[in-house]
Amino acid sequence: MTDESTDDLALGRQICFPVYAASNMLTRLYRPALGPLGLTYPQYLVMLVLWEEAPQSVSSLGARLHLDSGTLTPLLKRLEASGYVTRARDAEDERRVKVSLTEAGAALRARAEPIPRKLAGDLGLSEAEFDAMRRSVWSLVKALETPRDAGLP
Amino acid sequence: MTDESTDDLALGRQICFPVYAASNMLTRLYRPALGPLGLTYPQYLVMLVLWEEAPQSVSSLGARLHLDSGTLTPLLKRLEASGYVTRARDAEDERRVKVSLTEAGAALRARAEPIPRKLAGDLGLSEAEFDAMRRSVWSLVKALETPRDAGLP
DNA sequence: GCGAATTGAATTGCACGCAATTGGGTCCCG
DNA sequence: CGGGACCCAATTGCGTGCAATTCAATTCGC
Repeated sequence: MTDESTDDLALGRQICFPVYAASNMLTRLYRPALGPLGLTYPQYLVMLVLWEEAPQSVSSLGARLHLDSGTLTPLLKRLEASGYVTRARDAEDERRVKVSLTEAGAALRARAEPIPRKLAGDLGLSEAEFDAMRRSVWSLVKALETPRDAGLP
Repeated sequence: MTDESTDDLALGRQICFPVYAASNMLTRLYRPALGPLGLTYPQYLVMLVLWEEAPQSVSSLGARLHLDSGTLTPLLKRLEASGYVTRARDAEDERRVKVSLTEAGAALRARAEPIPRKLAGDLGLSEAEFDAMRRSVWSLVKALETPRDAGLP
């Protein structure tokens, strides 16, 4: 019915769909590795950010991950319930909430360390292919960070 | 604290994260365009598949979009409530549910037609960059479709 | 300084995603 | 042809995502 090579609405011509599908598939791929650590995939991403720098405010986590407080607040409460982080109002500015790593949260890093290499291997890509793909997807994020909604000057 | 260039857990070295971030950002990008049509982004993807071929079973939609019935059933009920599809048991095999386009669902295609080109333009990428990126992300999906869970010889 | 605008997090409501389970329908094998 | 294995959709429960709203804390304007 539709012509794959010319129809703008063909699923195979979209860029949004493969990104969406790959995101879901990666979440599924990570689940078995993260389950034993007591983390979901978004929680794992939050921990990656905290392992780079802690404590951090909710909003700085959100800026890094492109998530807002509506998503992060309940997620951080679960991480707190799991014993990996603590949440406390910042004495300097009572509006902010500082998210800190607990001992267990910091220790978890060692158990997470082998995950990226192992799962990257599961993709069956060469080092070069992997790097090219990573660069490509990051540049898509960059493009999406620069809104062109209203048209430039 | 962490060294961006050598630490496997650095956010900037992941491939999973930019895919995740881009997926969320694309959903946000599409929202203003899809809202007037009464569609969410996942509903739009279902409509793309149905515009290529209808009717289809729930499972064939799921195979195409990498989604299962737990996600699709309530989504399709909402599309049905919106008047864009109908759901009916297949007389040939009562286990299957055939999802068909209504008149309104088929007509919606015309209103959706300008969306891909418009939003692709919002990315501010050249045709060549866009094509390279699309190819790259599709090949990631391909890699993810080939499970290597158990380790090869 | 003092009220208004702004900011930061939390809350609410809705729509996914998916594992796990349920239950009816079909196929297969003896 | 009878029963068990398998298949398909629906349901349940939980954890995101996000718009919209709320509320407290801070900053800005004058």
